[in-house]
Amino acid sequence: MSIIVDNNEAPKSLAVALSPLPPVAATGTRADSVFDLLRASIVQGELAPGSKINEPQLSKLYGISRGPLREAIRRLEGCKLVEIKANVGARVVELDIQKAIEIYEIREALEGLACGLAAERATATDCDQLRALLARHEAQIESEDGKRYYQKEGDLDFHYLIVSLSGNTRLFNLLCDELYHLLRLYRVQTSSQPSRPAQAFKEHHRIVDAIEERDSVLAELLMRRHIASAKATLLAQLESDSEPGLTAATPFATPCIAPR
Amino acid sequence: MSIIVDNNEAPKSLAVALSPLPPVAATGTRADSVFDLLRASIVQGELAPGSKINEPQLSKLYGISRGPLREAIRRLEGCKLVEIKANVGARVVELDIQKAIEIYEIREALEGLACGLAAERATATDCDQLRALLARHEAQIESEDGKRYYQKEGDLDFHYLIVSLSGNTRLFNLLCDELYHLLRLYRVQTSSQPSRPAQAFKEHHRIVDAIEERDSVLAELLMRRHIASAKATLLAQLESDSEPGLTAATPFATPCIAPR
DNA sequence: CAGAGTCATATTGTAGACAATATTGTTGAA
DNA sequence: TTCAACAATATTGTCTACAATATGACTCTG
Repeated sequence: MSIIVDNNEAPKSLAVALSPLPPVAATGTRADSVFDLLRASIVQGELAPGSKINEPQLSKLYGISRGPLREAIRRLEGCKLVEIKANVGARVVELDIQKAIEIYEIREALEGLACGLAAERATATDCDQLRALLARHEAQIESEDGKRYYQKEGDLDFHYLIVSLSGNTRLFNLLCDELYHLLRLYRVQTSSQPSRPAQAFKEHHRIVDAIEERDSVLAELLMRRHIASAKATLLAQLESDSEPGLTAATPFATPCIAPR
Repeated sequence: MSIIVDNNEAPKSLAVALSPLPPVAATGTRADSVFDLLRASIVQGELAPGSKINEPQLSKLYGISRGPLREAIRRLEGCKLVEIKANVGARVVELDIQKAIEIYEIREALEGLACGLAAERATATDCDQLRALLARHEAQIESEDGKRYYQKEGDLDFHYLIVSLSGNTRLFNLLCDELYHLLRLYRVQTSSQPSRPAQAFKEHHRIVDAIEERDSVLAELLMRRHIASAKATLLAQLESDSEPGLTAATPFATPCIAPR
């Protein structure tokens, strides 16, 4: 019943079945629903990086016409999840190592800001929430297969909460609606392992300490370091992956600066 | 020959003539052209903040159908220049004081990052460019009516150059393609005066000094301070404007957290 | 055999018409 | 007079069809 979508040309194409339709689509327009579906498909890797977004194909798959589909694609472009060339079409982004570095640089600055603001504004209740979240994470780390969970999603929970405590709505949108999706995509593309969960957990604790003490400067510093460490780990892993001689198809392709 | 567009309802509406059409539209799709035109109209205040984006009206004005127009509007939404509610339509954003603060907080973090990176990466030629730009600005400050120019556009020239020297493409897009347009819009909405040009000029010089000395930490610090000062000046001006008792229609309206 | 040119095909861009929803104005009753 | 329900209108959301462009295959020539 599911339709195979293999709109690719390079050997990297791994055919993938996309979830076929909004169950009942809930509220909002079709364009909104399809936007959500497409974003999920891209972020989860169902739509291969670099693969072409074929409008007739997708519109048939989702059972909608090309109009709303195109609007959804324009919004994906705004999230930097696809790149559009006029008269040629849209392709799912391929995150090379350069782009990853750029994203982490930005993330470091913005989450540092968020963490500093959170330290200024967090209430006692907020801090309790943070502690509770950390406790849950600790439990998951101790259970063996929790390790995967922690780095993959639970880690982002923590960052989501901090950013929301910053009280800066635009910052929240920027990080949670855009950058984090790219991070997820990146993790899928590189199939990055759950690295250093114990270390990350310690760092999280120190960050919460700083927030509780209303030490915004320290909170910002610790968060920036925390993310810098994650970046370093990722890059080290990448280099060790690619040096041994092009093992698995490296996910880093063309430098690709979109002209539009 | 120009068509009057007054698609508003509140007393704040000041009727405005929009530039009617792409001259020859150059390259790219109609949606791209209209996107550029609409963005310019919004940023320059020709399309009043809070005014409704009427699709049939605009499509007639620009001589295109609603399809490409809607795609352009979706991209504007991505830039946060309009807010869309399903089945209701798009409106030009109204920047309240809260939003301005949020933007400046983000800008401080991101331009601080950019400036630090620029200090690490700028070549001697790059530094020459910066000095040349400052020299031009100095000349313009000395000529009396240059003061307006400096704060309004010349100031952004400097920041553009720094950001481009950072070498971080995504950061450049984020700041120059999105945030700076919002800043411009904000300046128009508040009709902000060219504040403290001499002081800003000094700060620019010190920033270039730091970049030339490859002192990335200092460069970041100085840039963050520079923007924090600009924010403080703006906020002070705003408070003194709004306190005397609702003089001119205050541009700050509803808090407005868009749900989508 | 290599390469350039040409043609057929597929895909994107655009237009116009219709359906669904929200908004506005009117009418009626309390 | 005020409020609520309803009807008329306008606007948004969507679909289908067509035009413009790019892509790929084929042929022809050197």
